[in-house]
Amino acid sequence: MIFTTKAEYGVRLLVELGRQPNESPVSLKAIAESEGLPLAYLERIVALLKRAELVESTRGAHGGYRLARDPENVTMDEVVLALEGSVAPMSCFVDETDDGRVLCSHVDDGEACATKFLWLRVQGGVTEALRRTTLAELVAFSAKQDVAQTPVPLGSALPLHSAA
Amino acid sequence: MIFTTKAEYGVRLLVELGRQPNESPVSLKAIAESEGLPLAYLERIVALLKRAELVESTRGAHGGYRLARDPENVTMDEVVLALEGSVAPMSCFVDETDDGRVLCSHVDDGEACATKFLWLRVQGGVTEALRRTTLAELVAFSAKQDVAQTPVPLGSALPLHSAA
DNA sequence: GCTTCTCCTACCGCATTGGTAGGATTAAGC
DNA sequence: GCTTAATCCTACCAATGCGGTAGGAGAAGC
Repeated sequence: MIFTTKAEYGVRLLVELGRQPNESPVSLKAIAESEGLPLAYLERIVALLKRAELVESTRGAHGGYRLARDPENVTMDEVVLALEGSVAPMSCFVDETDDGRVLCSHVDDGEACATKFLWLRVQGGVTEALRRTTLAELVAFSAKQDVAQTPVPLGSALPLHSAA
Repeated sequence: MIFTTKAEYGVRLLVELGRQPNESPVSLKAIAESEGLPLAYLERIVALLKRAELVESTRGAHGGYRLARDPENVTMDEVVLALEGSVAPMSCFVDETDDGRVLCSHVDDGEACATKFLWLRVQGGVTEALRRTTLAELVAFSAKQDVAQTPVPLGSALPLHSAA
């Protein structure tokens, strides 16, 4: 069981936005270069964050993205939900009812299977871990990493994945 | 983020074995028919459980599988670990070191990323939820479901997925 | 020796993931 | 008003992994 890179890249993007001191928007290109991520792919990811009203955008030259809220009020469960579409440990959980609640297909035939009992517990553990982690916490963590090493101001490209 | 059917089917198989009153082994065919699962696929799944010494097998006619331990002493974290190979929320966690510990690839380049901090928390939530759930608990749960409806002795085929 | 099992390995269709390409729209700066 | 820099949008594509199948070889009861 695994999250996709959407969650990874999306969270990194939000952390990068949270590290910006002022209110001026940051272009995706700057973030892509700073994190070493493909720009075109990031565009699709940030669209998910915008649809969930986690970021705001301004178009045109000198445009970009900024956080829509204070990082303290952004919990990771809504972030991951926006990025991955669902936080479900089993595929049958994804089939949702109309109001968005998860629904195990096994319930349909009147059979409350023991595995559903287990996956619900797992799902609870995941969402709880996500909910008690705020974006502000991650931003502070990454800032701490910076002073331990060298500060990395935006603009100086430091690829993470693709070795230079 | 999602578990595969290996975990689903494997846990169901163990629950079915745990429901057996006596010590005589149960054939995979009986379980496959009872749960409505493909036999050939179950064979590969039960091999994982046997390799992890969670089940024992006797070959030949009237052979089959039985639990290697008491259900009280079987926790779901080792079950899922045996079935899925790892309990990792992010793909970079799967690359293991030689002693089996998870290792985020970002650590290699001296960068302790904020996302790793998050995924470790998620992983902790998952493994904790799995560890505090025993097979005995799931067996008891499924038994309770039975008295609420009609008891389903093994042998009477009741397909779950493929509607008859 | 037939049948009923476990066991092993190779194969295959399909969906999803991660990523690319190309362009349309918007706005700032000159 | 033109250029430029940025968001937006959609179609496309290769690779991977998942769920499942096929076909058999060995083991043990009857």
